[in-house]
Amino acid sequence: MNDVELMGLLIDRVAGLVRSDARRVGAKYQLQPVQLEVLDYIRRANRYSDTATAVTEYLGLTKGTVSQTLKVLLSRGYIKKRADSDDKRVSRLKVTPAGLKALRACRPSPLLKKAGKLLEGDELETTVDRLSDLLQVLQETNNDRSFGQCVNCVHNMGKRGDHWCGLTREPLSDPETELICREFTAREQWHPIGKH
Amino acid sequence: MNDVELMGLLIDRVAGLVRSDARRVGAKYQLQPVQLEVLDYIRRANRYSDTATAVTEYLGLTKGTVSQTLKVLLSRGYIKKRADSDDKRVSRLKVTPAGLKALRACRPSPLLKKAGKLLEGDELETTVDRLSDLLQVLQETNNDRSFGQCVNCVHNMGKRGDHWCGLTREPLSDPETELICREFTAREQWHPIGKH
DNA sequence: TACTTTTGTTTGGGGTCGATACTATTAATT
DNA sequence: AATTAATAGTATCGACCCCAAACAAAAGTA
Repeated sequence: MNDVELMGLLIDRVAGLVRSDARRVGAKYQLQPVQLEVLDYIRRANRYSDTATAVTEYLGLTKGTVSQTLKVLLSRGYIKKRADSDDKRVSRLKVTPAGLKALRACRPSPLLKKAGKLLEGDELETTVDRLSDLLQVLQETNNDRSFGQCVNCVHNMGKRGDHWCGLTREPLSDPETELICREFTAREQWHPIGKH
Repeated sequence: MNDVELMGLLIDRVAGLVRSDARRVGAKYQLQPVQLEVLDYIRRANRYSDTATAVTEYLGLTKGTVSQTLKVLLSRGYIKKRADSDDKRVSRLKVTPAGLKALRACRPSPLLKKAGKLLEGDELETTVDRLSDLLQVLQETNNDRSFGQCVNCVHNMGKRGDHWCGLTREPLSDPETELICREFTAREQWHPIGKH
């Protein structure tokens, strides 16, 4: 068994256990694992990336599937939709307070929390680093679009307190630079998602 | 966002992409991601671990779900079942040549293969190491049962060419010590799955 | 013998997911 | 300006996932 096979195996298994745990805990809020992921994505998406299409690209599902999932989340009041001002085809998505509450209750799953405590020394940190790199590579391999924070994006100009996006030529607030963007293009040197 | 949240996020996302790719490639053989996982498990399970219950514990699903999945795999000729000689309740599972062929065609998924080539230096290796540790911890946290190879098991006695299991008091062939076992208990010092 | 536990199947229902067909709006072409 | 193509999103269908619950059969236990 070579390393790639092994890696695939481990990813599936780790994810499977986490997913099955997420299912258990999500049941209390009537939230499926995928719905939690959608919720989590929307919460962390910036203003260029809070649409159904972006969710579709990020999660690697078809738009039909995503549309259904969003419908459920809407009907349960976990997200809100508002029409885009420029483009009448698109809807902007936002997580409601109820959605945030559910999200915080379900994520990370109890299993992950417990496991996190058992990892020794810098194991947690290095694991996160490896996974970040891996995700980056997978996303680039997969859809030529990689999703990441403005902090690490080549399009991000300026400095702390005075950021702007070179692509849209719009200013970015400091908090905004920590959200994820579908137009993200990695810099040479970058920090893993969420590390800042 | 703390490291545990981040890790959960990364796991879900990495796995989601791999899973969606597995779905695409598996479609040619009418194999779902979960079915591939079951197939892969059975292939790598030793003679104490090739039952439906073991699959259930390994994958973290319910026995009903597993039973259904096995039924499909059986009907497609990807696995075979034979009655246990001692216990009339249990069936031993085995992957057929057709199953092996499908497995080899579908795993690892094209995405993983490509991504594996893009990882530089020892990145692949260290990623595997981190994931192995993580899986070990998750399994222990989850079901007090961790699945692993005899090579790394405290119950494994003797040396190369003359192994035996201290729990069942039965001899083990060299190849057998590389299969995974549900009675596995990790040694202090152990090698990641598949590294030998 | 009567009980409990373990192994596995079956059934029903809610949910996932891709494929396909469809509408509405915007962008591109001619 | 009119036509055509591309894009954002919805709706429906069918195959399948997954759990829960009820069940049967064998094994272990008191």
